[in-house]
Amino acid sequence: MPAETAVQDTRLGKHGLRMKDVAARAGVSVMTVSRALSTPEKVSGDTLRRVQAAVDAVLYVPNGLAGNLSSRRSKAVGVIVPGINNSLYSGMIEAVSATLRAQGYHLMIADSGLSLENEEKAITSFLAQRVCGLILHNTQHTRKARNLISNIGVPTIEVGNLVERPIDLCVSYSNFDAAKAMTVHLGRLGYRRIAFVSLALANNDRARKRRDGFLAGLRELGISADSCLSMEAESGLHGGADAIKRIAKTAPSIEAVFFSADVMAVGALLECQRRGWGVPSKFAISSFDDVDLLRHVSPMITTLQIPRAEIGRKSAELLLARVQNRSTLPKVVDLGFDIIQREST
Amino acid sequence: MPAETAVQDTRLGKHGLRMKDVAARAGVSVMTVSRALSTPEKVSGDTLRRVQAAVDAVLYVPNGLAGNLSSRRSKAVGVIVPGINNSLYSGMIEAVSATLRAQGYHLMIADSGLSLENEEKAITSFLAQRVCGLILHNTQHTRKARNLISNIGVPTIEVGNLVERPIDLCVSYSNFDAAKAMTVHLGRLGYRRIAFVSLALANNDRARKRRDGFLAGLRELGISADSCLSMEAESGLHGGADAIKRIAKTAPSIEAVFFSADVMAVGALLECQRRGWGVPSKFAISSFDDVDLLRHVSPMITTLQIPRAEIGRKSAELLLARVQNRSTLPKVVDLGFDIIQREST
DNA sequence: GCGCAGCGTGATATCGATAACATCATTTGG
DNA sequence: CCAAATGATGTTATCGATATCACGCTGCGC
Repeated sequence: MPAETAVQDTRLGKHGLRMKDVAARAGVSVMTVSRALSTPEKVSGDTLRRVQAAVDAVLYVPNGLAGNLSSRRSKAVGVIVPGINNSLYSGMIEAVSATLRAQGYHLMIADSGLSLENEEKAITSFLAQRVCGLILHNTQHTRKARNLISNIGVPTIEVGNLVERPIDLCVSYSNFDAAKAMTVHLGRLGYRRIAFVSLALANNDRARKRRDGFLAGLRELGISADSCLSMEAESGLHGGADAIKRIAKTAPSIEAVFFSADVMAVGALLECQRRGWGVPSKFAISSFDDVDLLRHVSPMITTLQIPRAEIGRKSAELLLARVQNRSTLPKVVDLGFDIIQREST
Repeated sequence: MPAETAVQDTRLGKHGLRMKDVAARAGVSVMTVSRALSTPEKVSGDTLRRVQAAVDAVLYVPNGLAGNLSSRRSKAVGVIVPGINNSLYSGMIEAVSATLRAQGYHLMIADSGLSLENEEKAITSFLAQRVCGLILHNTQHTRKARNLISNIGVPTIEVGNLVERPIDLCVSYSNFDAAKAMTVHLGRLGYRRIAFVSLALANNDRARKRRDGFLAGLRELGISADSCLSMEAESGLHGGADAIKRIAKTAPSIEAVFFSADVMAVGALLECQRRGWGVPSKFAISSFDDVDLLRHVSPMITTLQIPRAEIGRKSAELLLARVQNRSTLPKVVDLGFDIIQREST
C-alpha cells in the first residue's frame, strides 16, 4: 500500500560556521580554538571555558576534512566484507565498530560480494578517502590491490583465513585446521563415509582451505577419499536441504555430512525431519560456525565455534596499535576454534 | 589454540604522491590532471591518454579529503542503525550499500545500540566528516541531534517508522498499521485471546507503535484487552522460548501469540515442539518480519513481510536525489507491508 | 639582577585538491 | 574578413583546519 506525500521546499538551511567565527565569538585566535578542541590540556582553564561556551552556543562542528588534510592523519578505518547481510561478517563488523568507536575512530564499509574487482574498487575508494587503516575479510586480492596497499603503506589487517605472507598483518583462525579437526572428530566418532558440503569454491579461498582440510582429515584417518564425497551447494537453508536430497539420491551409503558454511546444516536437518530420516541415525550432521540457531533445533547440531567477535575486536585493536605505531606487533594472530559436540553426531 | 609470530619492522612505505607529481610526469598542469580525472570530457584525447598513463604508472590515488574540502562536496553517506549484527538492519544496509556504490558514493556506518546519546555522538561525528547525507534507522532523537541536523541542513532520511513531521524525509512502513493488521488477521481467523510479545519498549518507538497497533487491532475486533496480554521479552530464540513458557504458566487460556520482533517466534515454536504442544492447536504463532527461517520450520510461521531491501534502496535513492537537488521529492514514503498466512495460525 | 625554561597564545605557512577566471588558438558566421 | 564564440589549458585564490615557530610573561636558580 505505497503512498507518497508531496513537499515543495527541498531546501534546508546551509552550512557555514568556521573555526574563525567561533574564535571571534570567544575573543581568541583560531589556534586557541583548535587547541581547545583537540588538546584541551594546552589551554588555560578560563579560555577553555570561553571557547566551549562559544562552541555550544553556535553548535559548531569542526570540519574534519580540513583537519585531516592539514594534519595528514585520519580516524577512519575501511572494512571490506563479502556481504553485509550475513551474520558471520556482521558479527565481526559489530565488534570492530564497538572497538573503533571506543577510541574515537570511524568505520567505512564496503561490500565486495566476493568479487576481487569490487574489492579493488573499494580499496581504491578507501585509499582516496585517506583511511588510516584497512580490514579486509578476504586474503585473495588482485595484483593491483596488493600494490596499491603496499605502495601507500596503509596498515592493513587480513581476516578470514590464516595466510603465510600477509600484506601486513593477519588475524584469523585456520580454515584448514578447523575443517581437518572436524573431519577427524567425525572419524573418531566412528563415521567412515563422510560427505563434505561447501559453498562454491571459485573465488573463495576460505572454502578451498576447508575442503583441503577435509581431505587432510580423511588422510589422517586412513579413509580413502573414494568412499567419501565433496560437493558444493548454494547458501542458505535451501542449499542445505537441497544437498541432503542429492546425497540421499546419489550416495545413500554416506553416514555423516559436514556442512562447511553458513546455516546449511539447519536446512539439511529440517529436510531430514520433513522426510522422517533420523539424525544422527541415518545421517549425522555437523556444521561450521556456531550460529545461535544450531543450539535451538532438536537434535542440537555439532559445530565448530569460530571466535567471530573476538576476531573483530582483535583486528581493530591490532590495527589501531599499528596506526599509533606501537612497538612490535605480531604479524599473524591465530585465534583458534573449538569443536562443540552436540546431539546431531 | 592461539599463537603469535613476532615481527620486527612495523614500518611500511609512506605516502606522498600528489597531483603535482603526476602533472609533471605527464607534462601538464595540475588543473589538467584534475580535469582528466573528474571531467575527462573537458580534456583532449591526447592529453587524457598521457595523464592516464602517468596515473597508472605511479598508481596515483587522488586525495579525496583535499578534493572534498576544496569543492565543499563529499560523496560519503552516514548510516546509523541500532545494531549491525541483526538481519533486519543489515538487510537494509546491504541494499543501501549497493545503491550508493552504483553511484560512486561511500558508506559510513555507526551502531547506536538503541541509545539516543550514542546516536547523537555518531551524528556529530558524521557531520564533522562532512557526509553529504544521513540515513537514521530511528525516528526518535535527542533535541541536540535534531538541532544539529537542521542547523547544518544535511539531507536526512529517517527509517523504521512512519513519522508525521520528519526532520527531512522519511521512508518506511507503518509499525502501527502492520501490527494492527496482523492482530485483526488473527482475530478474523477466530482467535480471541491473543498475546502480544515485543522487545523492551523503552527507547524503542517502533516497538511502542507496534504495541499501540496491537491494541487498536483488538479494539477494531471488539475484543477486550483484559482477555489478552501484552508482554516484553528478550531478543533471540531464547527470548521467544522464554516468553511461551511464561504464557503457558501465567495465562494458559491464550490461543494465539503475536511475536512482534526478531526471530522470537521461531524460538517459541521450537520450545512448543520440545514440550509436545501443538502449533497452532495449542498456541497459534505469528511473527513480524519475514526472516528466511520462518519458511523453513515446520509448521511454517505466519508473518508480516517488511520490504527491508526495498526500504534501503529507496532511502538511498531518495537521499541521492535530495543531495543532487532534484526537483520535488515526496516527504514521506510509505512502502507498506504484506501479511503472509502460513501453517502456524 | 639576569638568563633561561616553561607556559599560554598568536601569526603565518601549509596540507592537496578545485573554482573561477585568464589566456591563447581555432572556429564560426554574417 | 573580422568579431565573437568555442575549446583546451594554465594561473591564482581558496577551502578550513593544523604545524611550526615566534612572542610575551612568569618564576626560579645562581
